[in-house]
Amino acid sequence: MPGRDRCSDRPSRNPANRRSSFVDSTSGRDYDVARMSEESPQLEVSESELIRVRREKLDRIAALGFDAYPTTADVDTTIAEVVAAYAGKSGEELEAAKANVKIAGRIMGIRAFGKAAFLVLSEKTARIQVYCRMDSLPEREWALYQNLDAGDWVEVAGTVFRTKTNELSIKASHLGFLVKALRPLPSKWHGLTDVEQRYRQRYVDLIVNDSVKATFETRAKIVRYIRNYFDGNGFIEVETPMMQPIASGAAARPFRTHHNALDIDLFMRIAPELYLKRLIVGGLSRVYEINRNFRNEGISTQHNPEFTMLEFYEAYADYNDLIVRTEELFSGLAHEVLGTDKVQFRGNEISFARPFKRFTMKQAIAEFGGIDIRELDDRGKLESLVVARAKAFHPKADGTHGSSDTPHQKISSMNSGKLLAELFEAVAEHALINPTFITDFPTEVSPLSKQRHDDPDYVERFELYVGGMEVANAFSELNDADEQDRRFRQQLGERERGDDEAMQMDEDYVRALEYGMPPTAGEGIGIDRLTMILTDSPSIRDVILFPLMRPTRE
RNA sequence: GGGCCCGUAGCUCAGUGGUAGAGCAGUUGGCUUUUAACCAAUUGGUCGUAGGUUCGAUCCCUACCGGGCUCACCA
Repeated sequence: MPGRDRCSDRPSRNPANRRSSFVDSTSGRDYDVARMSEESPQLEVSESELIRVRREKLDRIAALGFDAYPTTADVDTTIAEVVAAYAGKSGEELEAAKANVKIAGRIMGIRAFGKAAFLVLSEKTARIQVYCRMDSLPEREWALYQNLDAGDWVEVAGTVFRTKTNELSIKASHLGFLVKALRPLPSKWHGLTDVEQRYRQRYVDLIVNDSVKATFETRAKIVRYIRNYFDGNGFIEVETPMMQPIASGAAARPFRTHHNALDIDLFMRIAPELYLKRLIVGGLSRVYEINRNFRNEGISTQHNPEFTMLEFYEAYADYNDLIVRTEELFSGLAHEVLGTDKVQFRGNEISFARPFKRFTMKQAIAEFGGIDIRELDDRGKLESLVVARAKAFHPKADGTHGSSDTPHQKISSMNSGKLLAELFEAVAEHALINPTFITDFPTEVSPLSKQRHDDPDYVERFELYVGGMEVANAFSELNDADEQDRRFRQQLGERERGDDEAMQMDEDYVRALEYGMPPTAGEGIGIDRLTMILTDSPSIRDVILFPLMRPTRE
């Protein structure tokens, strides 16, 4: 484990080392080998012994005349293509065909027999076995084989055949050297399970855990499908600022940064929303963006400080149109990625068959909370329900509370819409496993949404829940500049009452609306959570290549 | 930030108040169709860090570092 300042991560003092310094892969710092050795002569034994042996092998390989760091590899196909082309062929058919191939890959395992050996070569998620015989290779290349280790990269030329145990293999007539793995691979059988090392050193995780490669290939497939979908439906992909003078468009705490030349503070964006709608004002009509948002909040299995959102905006549409579009997108995506409507997620089967279920927020609270829906219209009853149901307001075990407010004061300072949303999250959210639209959000928690004409206390908005997580949020966009200004000011009031995540006023956005935004509906979809569901990953860190980790110290 | 749990060889894991073991990997020898190849021998560890208790700590206590789950916050 890299973070433990373990002696074995340190370089060897062995004079055979040709380098005077060495980059520790976990910290990126240069260590001076001689200095390290003086400071901690005891700390250099174990892994550096393994590394020293491999360095000596590399020296021997170089002495045999191989370039230690060649610039190219001589290949004419990939392992995956060889497997695809010949997996269906019998030994006799391969014998007759005598197909010659040139491949490259990383050695994942070596089974040696004295004057012959099997190498398992891996490239991406494909593997093939290579059979090397002393009498079938040039002498120099057999000597190369004798200095190879698991983890090294090699090129191989040879004929495709089947062994007598029927394993598709390549009989090597040429073995070439590409690069040495100076560090040993984790156990070939148990792989790498330590989650800390898996996230910190994802490169090792990718080498030994094929399912990780598969997860990120699926993620790429998801993003590609979404891009194709929107490109094919008349949307244009845009990129809007990640660094913003005002972080608005969502309720969240931002990261702060600074631009030196302008000497101004900036915020990393918490949402692209207000910029994308400026583009609708500008007449682009259908836009989408797939990019990172940054929120300076807690980390959990469902939250990473930077995460990827799809947001799209469609003129001349309302939130009902987006319900249809969302069902179309999700079910199409499930078929593309999984080949079926159904996916296993955390032991539950989830079906993306259309149509998805729907509840209003109040219906969902009544249904999953066992609460009489009429009580939700009574402020007093609503408060006591929140006190009873929302764990958020229970005092801590030590008798203190998270904020200076007592729980009851905090609740009494919240507006009724916020109370309703709190109650929904407490009783219903976790129960929404199959895709479910929740509609009829309170206006008070939806400062950018258009009100329902039949009831201005509620807005034309839905969120889509899957696997107990919110994965999409959409609404008919508020395009009344005066009303938007009023809503922003209401948010400022919430902020003054202690809600430090209330939305920031963006006056230029109001100004943009004054130029006229056509009727528009917009939606945000969390790509990471969607990927979790489609790959059955229990943590968001499993679908982010390099999740944020606390840096390790010396 | 709170609660619970974890940190022992390169990897995966046992283990004990008397300064540590296994499998795989590595090394050496044998083996020219194996499949976690096999057989034989063998190297490798200030048991996360720092204090404390103790005759003695890897084990018990405290703090710290890092991580996981969970609650809070949030998407």
